[in-house]
Formats: sequence, C-alpha cells, structure tokens
Amino acid sequence: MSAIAQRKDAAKYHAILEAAIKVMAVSGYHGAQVARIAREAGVADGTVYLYFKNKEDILVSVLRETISQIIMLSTWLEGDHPEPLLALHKLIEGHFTTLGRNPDLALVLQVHVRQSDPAIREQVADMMRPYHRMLERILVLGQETGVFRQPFDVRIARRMIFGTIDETVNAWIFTGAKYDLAAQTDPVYDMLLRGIGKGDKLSEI
Amino acid sequence: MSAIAQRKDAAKYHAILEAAIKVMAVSGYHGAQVARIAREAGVADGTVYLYFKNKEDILVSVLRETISQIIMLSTWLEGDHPEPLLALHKLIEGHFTTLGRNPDLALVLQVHVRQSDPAIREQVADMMRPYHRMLERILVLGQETGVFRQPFDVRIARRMIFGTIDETVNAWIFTGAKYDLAAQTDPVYDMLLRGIGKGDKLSEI
Amino acid sequence: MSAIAQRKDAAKYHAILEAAIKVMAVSGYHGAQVARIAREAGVADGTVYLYFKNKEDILVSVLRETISQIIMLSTWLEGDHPEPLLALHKLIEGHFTTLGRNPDLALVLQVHVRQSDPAIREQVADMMRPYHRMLERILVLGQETGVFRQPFDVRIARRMIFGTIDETVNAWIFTGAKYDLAAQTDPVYDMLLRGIGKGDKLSEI
Amino acid sequence: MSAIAQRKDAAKYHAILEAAIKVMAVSGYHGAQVARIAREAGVADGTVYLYFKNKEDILVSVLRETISQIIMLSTWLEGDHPEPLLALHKLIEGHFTTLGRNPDLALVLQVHVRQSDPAIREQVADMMRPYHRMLERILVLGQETGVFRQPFDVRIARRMIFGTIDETVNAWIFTGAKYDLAAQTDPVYDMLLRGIGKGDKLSEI
DNA sequence: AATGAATGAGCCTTCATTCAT
DNA sequence: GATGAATGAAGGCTCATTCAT
Repeated sequence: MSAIAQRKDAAKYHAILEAAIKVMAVSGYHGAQVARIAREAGVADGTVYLYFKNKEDILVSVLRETISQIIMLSTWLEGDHPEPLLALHKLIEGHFTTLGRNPDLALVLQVHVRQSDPAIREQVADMMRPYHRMLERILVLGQETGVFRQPFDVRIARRMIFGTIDETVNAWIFTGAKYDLAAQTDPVYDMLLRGIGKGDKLSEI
Repeated sequence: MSAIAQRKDAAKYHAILEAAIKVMAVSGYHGAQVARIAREAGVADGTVYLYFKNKEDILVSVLRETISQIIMLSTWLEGDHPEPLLALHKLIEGHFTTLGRNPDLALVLQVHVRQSDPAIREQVADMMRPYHRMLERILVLGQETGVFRQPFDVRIARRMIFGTIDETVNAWIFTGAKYDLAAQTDPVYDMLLRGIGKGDKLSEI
Repeated sequence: MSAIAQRKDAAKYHAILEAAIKVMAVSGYHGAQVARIAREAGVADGTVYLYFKNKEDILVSVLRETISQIIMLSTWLEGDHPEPLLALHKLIEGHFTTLGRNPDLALVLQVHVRQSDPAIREQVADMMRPYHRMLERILVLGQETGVFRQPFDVRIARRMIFGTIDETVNAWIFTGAKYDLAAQTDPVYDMLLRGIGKGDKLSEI
Repeated sequence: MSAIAQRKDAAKYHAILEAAIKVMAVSGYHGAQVARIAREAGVADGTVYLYFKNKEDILVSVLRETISQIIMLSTWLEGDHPEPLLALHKLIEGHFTTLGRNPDLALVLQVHVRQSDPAIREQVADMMRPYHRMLERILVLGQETGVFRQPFDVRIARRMIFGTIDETVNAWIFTGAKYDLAAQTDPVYDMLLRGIGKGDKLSEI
C-alpha cells in the first residue's frame, strides 16, 4: 500500500485502484488521464493525490497489489505442497485463475505495464523477483527429487514456463478474454512437462 | 517502407529509423521526442515529416521493417528446409540472431511496442500473423511426418514456443544484453522439444 | 454562450472574450495567438480551454454574442414598432450604436470574420440569417402598408440596405473610428429611402 | 506587376497568379499553401519566389491586377461618357461583368482579401482609392448637372453605391455564383437611384 | 532560370499537478 | 479530508522560405 494511504479511507483507496485498472485497460497507461480515473472512481481530481503520490504511483500500486496476490497464492501453495509437480500445477492454475477472474487487470498487467518509464519497469522486475525465485526453487527441488529430468538449465526452464504462461494470457486477452483461462492449466502444464518432441527423435540435430 | 519514402533519400530514411530506435530504446515510445530523433539523425525536425507521416508512423515503420526481416529470414528457411526439426531450429536461431545483433531494436520491439495506442498493437498483430502461421505450419508438418509427438494442441505448442523465445529475449535485454543471444538457440530448442519432465513421471497428476 | 462556460466563472469567460476581441482587432484571427489572448485576459493558457473548445470557438463565440446582441436589439424593436419606417430607422440605429460603442469588436466583425475557415463563415451566415429575414419582413410589410414604393425586389433592397450599413461601418473603422457612428443613422436612413436620383430623371436610361 | 517579374517569363508569372486565385478561392489566404499554388501552376515551390517576393506579394499582386482591371474599365468609361447616369450604369455593369466572369477571383477579392495583415488591407485601400474618387466625381458631376437630387452627402452616397455593389457580389458568391451577375446591373442601378421610399412619405420621421 | 529537399521558427493544445476554499 | 478550477510546461506538426544542384 502507498505510504500515504494507510491513514486514510481504505475504501476510497481501492475505488481509485479499481478505476485505474478499468481506465488503463481501455486506454493504456499514457492514455489514462488522472481526471478520468478520478471520475470513474467518483472522486475529485485532487483527491487522487491524497492517496497516491502521482500517476506513476497509481500504476505501480496496481501492479504491486496484483503481483503480490499471485505471489501470495503461490507462496502458500509452495509451502503447503512441497511436491514440485503439484506445486508447478498449482502455480499455473493460480496465475490463470487470478488473471482469468479480472480481464481488465490482466490487460494492464500484460500489456500496459511494459510501457511507461524504465523506472516503473525496474520496480515491476523487483516485484516479480520472488515469483521467479520461487519458480526456480520448484525446479531445483524437482531435479533433486528426480521428478524432473536431470540435466537442464534451470533459468532456461524458468523462462520457458514463465514465457508460456505469459503468452497464454496474452493470447487469451487478445482474443477478447472469451474463454475460461483457468481451463488452460492442464494442457499447458502437460506441454511444459513433455515438450513437443518424441523421445527417440530428440538427438537428431 | 513508408509510402512517403522511396522517392527520396533512402539513406536519410534509414538514418531516421536508426535514430528512432536508439531514442525509443532509451525513452520508450511516448518519451521519444520527435525533436530528439531528428537531432540524433542529424536532420531538422521538419525533415522527419518528409519521410514519415507522423510519430506513430515512425514506430510502425521500425516494427514493420524488423518483423519483416525476421519473417523473411524464416520464410526463406522454411522453403529451404521443409524438415520441421531443422526449420524450428533455424527459426529460433533467426529470431535470436536478428535481435541479438541490435539490442536497441530488440528493446523497442519487446518492450515499447506494447504500449502506444491500440491501433498500433493491432498493426503489430497483423504483422506477426504470418510468423505465427508459419510456426503452426511447421508444427503440423512435424506431427504429420512423425518427428513431433502426436497428440498436442498446435496452438498451445505455438504459444509455448513463441512465449519462450519472447521471454528469452526479454531476459537478455533486461540483464543488459551482455551475453550472446544466439548462443541460447540450442538449449532453448532442446528445452522446447523435451520439456522439463521425465518420460515416466508425466502422468502422475 | 459556449456550452462549456455557464457552469464556471462567467466573469472570466467574458474577460477572455474581451481579450480575444482586443487581440484579434490588432492581429486578425490568424495572427491572434491564444497565449496572447490568455495573457491579455490575465489567465493561464490552459484556462482558455476551460471556457472554449478551441481557438475557433473563441472567434465564433465573439461573433455569436455580438450578432445576437444586434439581433436581440432589433427583434425587440421590430416587435415594439411594427411601423416599417420606424423599424428600419431603429434597426440602422441599433446596428450603428452597438458597433459604435466598441470599435475593436466592429473591426473583428467586419474585417476578421470573413477570413478563417469556410466552416466559420458558414456559421456566421447562419447567425446572420434571422437578421436578414427580419429586414425582409420589414420591407414586405412596408410594401403592403404602402409606406415603401410598390414594385421593387425585396432581396435587392435588402442587399442595398445591408451593404450600405456594412460599408458605412467599414469606412468608419478604416478612418480610425474617430467620429460618432450612430450619428450616421439619419443621413443613411434618408439616403436609403430616397436614393440618389431625382424623381423626374429616373427613367432616362 | 511585381518588380521582380518583368524581366522573366510573363506566362509563368500569370500562371502562378491564376493558380493563386484558384487555390485561395478554395482555402482562403491563410489556407493557401505556397506549395499548392506552385503545384497548381505547374512549377516548383522555389520558382514562385523567382516571381514574387513572398506569399503576401502574391495576394497583393492578384488584387492589384484585378482592381486595376476594374478601374481601367471604369476610367475608360468615365472619360468616354461624362454623362453621370450613364457612367454610373456602366461602372456597375463593369464591376459585375469583371467579377461575374471569374467567380474564383471574386471570391478572393470579396472574402479573402479582408483578412491577412493590416499592411495588406492598407495596400488594398490605396488601390481602391482611385475607384472611390472616380465614383465621387461622378456623383458631384451628377449633382452639378442636376441629374441627381441636390442635397446629399457625396460620401454617404458613395458608400451606399459601393456597399450595395459589394453586397450584391457577396450574395452572388455565397449562393454559389449560379446566376448571371451582370443581369443584376439594371435592378441595382434602379434601386440606387430611387431608394425604397415613396416620395410623399419620406419626411415622416 | 528552375528545382524541390531541407530547414526550423512558431503555435495550438493537452494534462499532470497544485492550492485556495 | 475533499474539491475542482486553475496552472503552465511541454511537444507534435505545419509551412513559408532558402539554397545547393
């Protein structure tokens, strides 16, 4: 939460966040005027600045809250289910479920975040780091316990997993978020485990 | 190429494009002032508008030229190497090589494109379509010729491949483009074929 | 009044209008910079856009207010004085009095309106229509009641009257608005009624 | 003719003038880009500046040539026909005929001249002065020879005549220049001589 | 003389942010 | 705390004019 917020009306704080997500989903970060966010939230322009330092702070707050949601869910899963296969499955499911419930939020997270200033991207990267580290821990544990095949570069695997999840969400958003994103969990999970090759053809090149 | 260009000085056209890539890499699309692009290209502000309709046209042209480079390379590979495994390998290699040669361009393509107006994103999607379709053709052919394992959803596989490539480039950019991106070809290719699982553990969940 | 205005500070709205008249009188429509109008009105540049949609809206508003002033005055006179001769006299007097009080306004109305985009001229023509129609009603009534000579084309008479008024104002402006414009009422009125000819010489050609 | 012109290709000089009239008729003075005038004239942008000092010089030249046409015609008429009634009739006829032949020119003269900088308007006024003086000479002569009624202010009469002619041309332009302007000569001439009143009602107010 | 690519000063407009009420 | 009118810096784009060829 923004340092400023806390002492104030939490309901209004969240109303502004929700409004920001809605407006940014339609217009992107740069297209989202503070005035429109304020109107959407039902507050005056100036009120926004009682809860957020500036426009960038709104975006960062949106991201922080969302990412922490995903991460909290996943952390909980990791703690509860040290079984790497299950943990991976739950992580994908958690990601898809969280974003699948709120397409506007997904749009902001996937599409609009990546713009804006380098400073923001840096902050987003910081926020994602625990997520990435957790993913790597799952992978290492899986290799150690022998449920994943032995010799592969954990970072490359992590990028494949994250990239695949990301692109799956992107495709879902781009087609208008019409189908159930969570339903993609199993096929995506399966594809990540098996790859596209046949065991006996893999060393051909 | 922009319709306006052609009849004029091609060198200047490309100088402006290069300058735009450089400036956008640093400041993003919205942060890139036309005046700075012009100065970087060594021309007057007004000259930019002799070669491009407006600022958006500059960005779209950068993307068009880059994407078409990647696609042309890949199309050529596809025609020459109908062998799906090889084609996939070459496609990844082509993607990494093209972007690996020009980190600024990669930054613009990966990060800054996704901002700006929906109209631009739509255009980018249109430009990427041939790429995606080609990828799917390779996958279908691979299934038919039996070099890929039989039952998997081609679209999910395509998203995994594209997402993995994308995320690999992102990671490379984010760490400062310090290592050789093309060197990622083999491990990424291998990871996509094998997945992370062990053959005998796959049906456990 | 501009749709935007009303809910806001009416004094500021009029201050900007007055400033616009002053600046346009000196520099013409195209020469009048919004920044200079703002400074003249004692507000910030952006404030102008709280009261007017754009620069064109300022000009149109100036014209709308002035023309409606002239028309309101005249309409009132028409209602009150159905006597055509008197109505005509009052109409001329009203026109001269309104503009005579504010030479800058007259300058804008007479000289600078006619430039700018065709769209504006169209709007001005729309605004003038009631005025022209009223003039024609006076003429028709005068013919019917027999105070004007019978067979003349009402449109030609209307153009003579309007053209004469217009040119009288022009001449007054051009010589620096040094004399009392309203004092021209009687001689102009007289001239329009009598023409320049002698009764017995009129059919000579 | 522009001082620059004379030594050069007179055909090209006139081509540019004609082009300027055409373009200004459509877009007005400020809307008429030099580049468009050049293209319409079939010359390069730079060539325009071999024949005219600058854009303003083009407009002034257009006006000078046109006005001098009208004046030359009228001067000739005045010299030839010292009979005031006939001279007035011919003057109106000349004015209507000259402009009636070239609606584009009329549009520029009537509508677009009045904009632009005060400097231009000053020059136009200078050019019109002989015309106005001639009109006054006709009026004075008419009074002296007794073909006009005796006591009226010559300047007011002049303004009525000029204003009526002007407004008649304006109305003709505004309705699309669809009818024969020269045909307005007789009714306008008649109206100016007789006025709108009846002899016995004139002193009522 | 003719060209037209290049120039760059100039201006309207937007919108994040402030602050008096 | 809340308001929203006011601010003013900033930037994309136009177009008259120049000058090397």
